[in-house]
Amino acid sequence: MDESTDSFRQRVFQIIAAIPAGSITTYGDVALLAGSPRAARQVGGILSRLPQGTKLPWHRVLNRHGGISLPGEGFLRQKTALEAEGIEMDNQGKVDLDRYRWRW
DNA sequence: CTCTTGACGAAAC
DNA sequence: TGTTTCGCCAAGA
Repeated sequence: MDESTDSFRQRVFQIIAAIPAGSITTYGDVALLAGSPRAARQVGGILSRLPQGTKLPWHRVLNRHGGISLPGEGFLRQKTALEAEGIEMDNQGKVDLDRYRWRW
């Protein structure tokens, strides 16, 4: 498919690809930027089906509370990826949104 | 067309 | 306060 194909998923890809290293955003913000403010759930659905080895920085997307929504081992993989960029989580597994939130 | 599925979020308990 | 319920909507079957 050519990359100009317009769909919610394509827009989500572009938006997430634009998140700078060391910053994070939320499912809700991605949905908002993609033009569908209440489709945060769909954003998660899209990320859950990313192919292995994707270059998309999916780990920079967190939930409304700055926490990781991924269950099980995914939690650790995302946490590790974030810490590798200098993003630290508190003892409750949440990042400081005021400090790391991506402003566009 | 209907029906299901969710890496969500806000409201209601 | 923490936990549960309910509304949301893109995509695929």
